[in-house]
Amino acid sequence: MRDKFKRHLRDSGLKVTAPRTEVFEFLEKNDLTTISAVIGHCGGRADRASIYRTIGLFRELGIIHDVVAGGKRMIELSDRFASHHHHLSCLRCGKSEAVSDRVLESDLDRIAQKNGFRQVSHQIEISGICARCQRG
Amino acid sequence: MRDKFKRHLRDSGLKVTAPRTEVFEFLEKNDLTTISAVIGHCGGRADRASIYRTIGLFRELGIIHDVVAGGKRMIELSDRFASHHHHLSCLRCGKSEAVSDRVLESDLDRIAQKNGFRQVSHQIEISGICARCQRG
DNA sequence: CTCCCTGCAAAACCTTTGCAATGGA
DNA sequence: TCCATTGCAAAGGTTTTGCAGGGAG
Repeated sequence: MRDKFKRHLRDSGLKVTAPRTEVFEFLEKNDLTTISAVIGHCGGRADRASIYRTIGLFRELGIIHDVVAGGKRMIELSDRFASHHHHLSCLRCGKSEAVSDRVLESDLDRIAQKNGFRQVSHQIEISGICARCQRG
Repeated sequence: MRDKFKRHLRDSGLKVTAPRTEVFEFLEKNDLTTISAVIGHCGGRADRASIYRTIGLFRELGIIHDVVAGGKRMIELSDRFASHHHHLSCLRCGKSEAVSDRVLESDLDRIAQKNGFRQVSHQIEISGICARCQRG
C-alpha cells in the first residue's frame, strides 16, 4: 500500500515528503483515529501546520475520509487504501470493530440507484453495547 | 414533539428554559444542520456558551446526534424526535435528501446481532452525484 | 425560596495562513 | 535548478470554563 500511495502522489504531480509518509504510515497502523492522535504521534517529527495540510490534501485526493464513531469525528484510510468495511462501536467501552457485509452493500447500491444517484461512497456506523459489556 | 421534548427535560429533572426551547425549535425546522448555523440563528437570543451547553446536554439525553454529511460534521434530531431516516448527499451541489428503507434496517439488525451487539442506533450516509447534477 | 441555568468575559483549544528557508524531482 | 512543501509564528475560529445574577419549579 505504501508504494501505491507514493505512486498516487507522484501521479498527481505531488511530492513524497517526510510529513506525508509519516502521516500515511500512522493511518495504516491505526484504523479510525483522530487528528489530535495524528498530531500526538507525528507531532515530534512534523509540524502541526504540515499535518493539517497533509490531512486536507489526503481528503481531497480521497486517500482518507471522515467518519463519526461513538459521537466523535474521526478519520480513516478510504477504500482504495484499506479494505472496505464499516464499524460497530460500543457506547459503553468505546471500542470499535470492523464489519463487512455483502447484502448491506447491495442494498445501498439499490437505494442510490432508486434515487437517481450515482453512488460514490457510503459510510455506516452502528452503535450499541458489545457482547463483553452486556455481560460485565 | 415540542411537548414531548419539554416532558423529556422535566422528567430528567431539568428545566425548560428559553435557550433550550430556542435550539430545539431550530432543530425541528432544520434537519441536518451545524453548530454554527444554530449559533447564527439563535445567537441573538441566546449566548454562545448556553448554546454549546444546550447542544452538549441534548447529545447526552439522546435528543440529537452527530452525523458526517458531505464531509462536514453536522447535528440532527435523533429518532425519538424526528422520523428515522438516513441521507443521500450530493458531492457536487452539497444537497442532502432523506431516505428510509426497511430492508436496510433489517440488515443492520442482523449484523448487530451476529456480532453480539445490542444495537442502539446506527447512521448511514451515502455520497454520490445526484440526478440533477448528472444532467447539468 | 432554591438552585439550576444563563450571560458575560476570559481561557483553552483547534485550525488556518503568510512567509522565508528547504529539499524533492 | 525550480517550485512544491515545510517549519515557524501569528491570526482566526471554535469550544470550554468560572462566576455572579436571574428565573423555573
